[in-house]
Amino acid sequence: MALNLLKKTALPTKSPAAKLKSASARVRKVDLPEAGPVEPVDTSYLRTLVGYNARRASLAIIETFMVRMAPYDLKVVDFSVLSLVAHNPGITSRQLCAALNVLPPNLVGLIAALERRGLIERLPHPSDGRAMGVHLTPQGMELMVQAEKTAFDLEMDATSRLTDAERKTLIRLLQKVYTPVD
Amino acid sequence: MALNLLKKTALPTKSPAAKLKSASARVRKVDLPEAGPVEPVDTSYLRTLVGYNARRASLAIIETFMVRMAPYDLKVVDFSVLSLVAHNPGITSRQLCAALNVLPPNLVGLIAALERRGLIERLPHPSDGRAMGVHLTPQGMELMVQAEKTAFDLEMDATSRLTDAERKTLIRLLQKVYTPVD
DNA sequence: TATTGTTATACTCTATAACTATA
DNA sequence: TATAGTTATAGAGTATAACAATA
Repeated sequence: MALNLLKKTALPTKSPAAKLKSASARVRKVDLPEAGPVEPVDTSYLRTLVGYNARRASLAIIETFMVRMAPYDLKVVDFSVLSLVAHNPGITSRQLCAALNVLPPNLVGLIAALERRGLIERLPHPSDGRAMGVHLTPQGMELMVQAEKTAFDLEMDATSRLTDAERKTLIRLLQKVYTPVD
Repeated sequence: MALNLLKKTALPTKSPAAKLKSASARVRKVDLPEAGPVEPVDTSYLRTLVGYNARRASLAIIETFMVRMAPYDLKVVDFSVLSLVAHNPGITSRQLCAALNVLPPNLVGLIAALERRGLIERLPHPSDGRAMGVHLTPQGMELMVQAEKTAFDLEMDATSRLTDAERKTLIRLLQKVYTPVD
């Protein structure tokens, strides 16, 4: 199985203004004082494990994602929330939690922050008085058009060593891994 | 890109004794009060992203890993450390940090715990008086023979929908994603 | 002067309990 | 009685600064 390898999925907290500049300079490899090279280690065993390779690949893409999405001040989870709202207008918090495996108490702050930024708005749910339907604001739609475009570009760059056919195969095989057997 | 989807990579903290029983019962889907079904959400856009699929696949395997490694009381990072030590006898903390992208201060506790359990021992480095070489104890070797066997089995189960050829292809494509372009 | 390993500590992320208001 | 959303808080994981011992 895998290990940590980058793990830190968040950029250092800075003021929104500061976040708009030099995104790549703020993304660290997380580890070591960037010092001299270390004698390399034999990782051949770990490389035989699907889990290890899947984790390394996903972290490599996430690292690229964080750099390229920094100008929009969107973390992975923010992008995921906005994207689900964009494609599921009126989605409830409950549904977002289920789809993203975020616990309800932890979604509250995310939603509140996106609402404060004017990217989403919450309207009374048409049939359930307890729930609120989440919608993108015009500003949120505008941002997501750009962000999804950036996500596509960044994915292409992060997987530039793959042919289109290979990328398609990779996605198909990954889905076979995480999709329940029926 | 991806999102959270399970994220929590640790089992609830319990006594070592309690950890030996009913491992699967202790692994939660993390989210929602396991309550009634929620109206499903359209995730078709996210599923077009390599990063999203890679993350979901890696988390699916990690979930299986946690369940099956619970009897050994090994988390992913513990297994990774022990595996690297097994295949690189005398490896230093510095090298482990570099290979696993764990910050030195955070490795200290991991190493100390494994040493307390009698799975590893640290000997003076032959040529560098500052460093310590990490080695498996006979007990650690014994555990890792079993743990690596379990890791292989669990990987096969977690990827049981793939043929041997597909699994090989998947690993090759994942490595193309995270391996630097030369 | 630089590096290994360490302590102390801050910050972020994830999880649990408990409450409210609606169903 | 059960569920959606919330608050408060505990706990795990990840980060930085600074230090002693050695190179």
